[in-house]
Amino acid sequence: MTTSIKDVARAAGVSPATVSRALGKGPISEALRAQVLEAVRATGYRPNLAARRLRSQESGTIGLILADIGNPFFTGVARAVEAAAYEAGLRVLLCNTDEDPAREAAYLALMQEERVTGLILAPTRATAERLADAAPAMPVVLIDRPGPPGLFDSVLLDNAGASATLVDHLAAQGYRRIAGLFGQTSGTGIERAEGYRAAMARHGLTPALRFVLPQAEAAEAGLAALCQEGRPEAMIASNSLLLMGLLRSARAARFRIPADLALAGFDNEPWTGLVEPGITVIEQPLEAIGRQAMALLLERLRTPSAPVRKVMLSGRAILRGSTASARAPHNSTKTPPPSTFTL
Amino acid sequence: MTTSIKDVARAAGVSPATVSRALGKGPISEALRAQVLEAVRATGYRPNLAARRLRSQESGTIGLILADIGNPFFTGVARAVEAAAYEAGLRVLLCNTDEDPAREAAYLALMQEERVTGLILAPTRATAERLADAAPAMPVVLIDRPGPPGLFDSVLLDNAGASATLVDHLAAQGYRRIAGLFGQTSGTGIERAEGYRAAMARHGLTPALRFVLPQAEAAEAGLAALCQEGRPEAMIASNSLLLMGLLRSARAARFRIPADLALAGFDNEPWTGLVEPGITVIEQPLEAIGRQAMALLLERLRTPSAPVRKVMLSGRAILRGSTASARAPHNSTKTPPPSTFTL
DNA sequence: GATTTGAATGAAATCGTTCTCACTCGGCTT
DNA sequence: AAGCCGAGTGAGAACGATTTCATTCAAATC
Repeated sequence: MTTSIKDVARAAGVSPATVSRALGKGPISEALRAQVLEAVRATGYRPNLAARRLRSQESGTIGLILADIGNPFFTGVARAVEAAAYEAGLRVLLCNTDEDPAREAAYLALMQEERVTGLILAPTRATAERLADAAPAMPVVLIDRPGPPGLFDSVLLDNAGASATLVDHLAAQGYRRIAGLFGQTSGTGIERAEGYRAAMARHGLTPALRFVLPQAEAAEAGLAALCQEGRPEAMIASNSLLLMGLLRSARAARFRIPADLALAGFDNEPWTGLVEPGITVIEQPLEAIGRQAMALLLERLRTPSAPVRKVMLSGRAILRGSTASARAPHNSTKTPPPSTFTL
Repeated sequence: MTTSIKDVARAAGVSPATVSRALGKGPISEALRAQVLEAVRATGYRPNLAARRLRSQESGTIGLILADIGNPFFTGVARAVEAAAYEAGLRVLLCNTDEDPAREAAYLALMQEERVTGLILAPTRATAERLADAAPAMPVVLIDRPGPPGLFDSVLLDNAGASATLVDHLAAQGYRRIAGLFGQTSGTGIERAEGYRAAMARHGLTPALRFVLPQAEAAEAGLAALCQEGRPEAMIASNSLLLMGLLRSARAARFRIPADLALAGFDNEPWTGLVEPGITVIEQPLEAIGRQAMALLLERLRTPSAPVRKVMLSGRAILRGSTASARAPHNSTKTPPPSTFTL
């Protein structure tokens, strides 16, 4: 039995309404406010959020449904969302789906039951499609992954542009047989694959690509399959797990990097700069993505009827030794200092 | 205006009580249950969790307060906790404090207001001390970091033993000037430092250690400070961020590893096996820690008066090239296949 | 056939807040 | 001096579910 507002009211010798006013907003004399605050301290009273939410009909909470809490991309975004939410006086309910559409559905239902104010979501392809028919009752902002066109506000990386940058860079370095490994569960993988295809075509090169589960283990099989079609000179991975899998497989096969196989991918995770040679990657603006998503959500709450907005953010290419020139093979294993440029 | 249980009742031609019974447990005829379920589907009704919690006086939720969501150790534990909670029919409210005692306090207050059923907490030293006086109203299980002795159930790594293992290993490899860098915000850093001190003493070696903020940048200054006292032959870092900082600093100073400086640390993160040479680490049993914490919490809820339990789990040493023998300097840069053994 | 039993259902209380409404009581205006 | 106003306060309704209690009705018992 915890202490309720009535206990505080009794202790302070006032009515429950007065206690509520003292703690929240509302006209109250300074004397009584102090008296109530003292009673709160004395009783150790903590308001019951369930009751508050029920009565005031607002949760003060937004939902954040992510595909993989173990992926630094998502934890980075989550941090930014939480910071922005906190500044807006909102709490964040964080859920992790592990790319499982069933868990996504369960969490979407939960969000309805929690009556969250709004929702930020990184959907799998399966859920993204279902979203068109069964739209949640509250405003939704999609991040990282596209949804049904024109229905939801979204914050996305310029995936096609990012892929093109990598292809352009590899082509400029003299690579021609450039293969790609893309995640199959997310729309992001599709977009990056499309960008890759387009860029390859632009260079007059033949694309060679595979869609696989976004797991390091799947990369091994993907690499093997692509090698059967003729050994590639360079490879692009559409996320950091695949990239890591590629690196492991390449090492196991005793490929020298970049002499035997150049590597490039997405997400500037710490390890990509620590291995020898460093891996060329597209760095995503995690902080900006999270804050932009929160900003879109807040504006949508303010003006529900505003037109749907899609914000595309550019990544930043971080060039490292793993894509050093194929024409002038390096004779030192030292990684060159990384150079960066914006898309 | 969302649909409530009354709307469903009206649609099904029954009373709200019957709807409640159809959805939950309680005696109800199959015919009516089907009728109600149909009405639920038709109206798109989702129960209001705030109302349910208020009335039933239980949140069905446990709180999980972590120091750093960006640290793979904590995300690993969080996964396990969530999985175990799900199996027990509980939800998880995940909060990230970024090692900030003020945010910890705020989240502790929030947990009270949410009336969570129980709490799993990785406290900073500041909060761990305060916990003795201001104990939360619900059961608490501490993980990763010690609290006031004998007051709370806890799941900890055998930190002293793990440090000793590293020191023993380094000493066996012929290193004598072994320095240590430990995080200052957590009790874990203290325990690992104590284990290091004891092991050094046992080997008749002079300890040289620093406590720093658990950030990669702080490691640089720490290394410099320790080098001034005479250059160490080997270094131990008490967490992966510090370890990464050490590696960066060592490379910047052009130290060869392990010839100029051997390195060892905690947490078997992917990058520790990818860099050349691989880094020797203590791997923590993330899954076991999370599940054990959840198990302790559930038992505490069942029998509140049971004696306080402290579970210590052993880590597993993963030996890699970064601690190769100092006596027989390796002439190949290839990492030896990692060997592992349990403490 | 009357009475007991028990399952199925509905009416209404309840959880802890917030908020509307009515009321009181000084200080102003005219 | 009578009326008005506005600030401060309390009484009580309401939020949406669960749960207790009473009621109904059919089957089972004697």
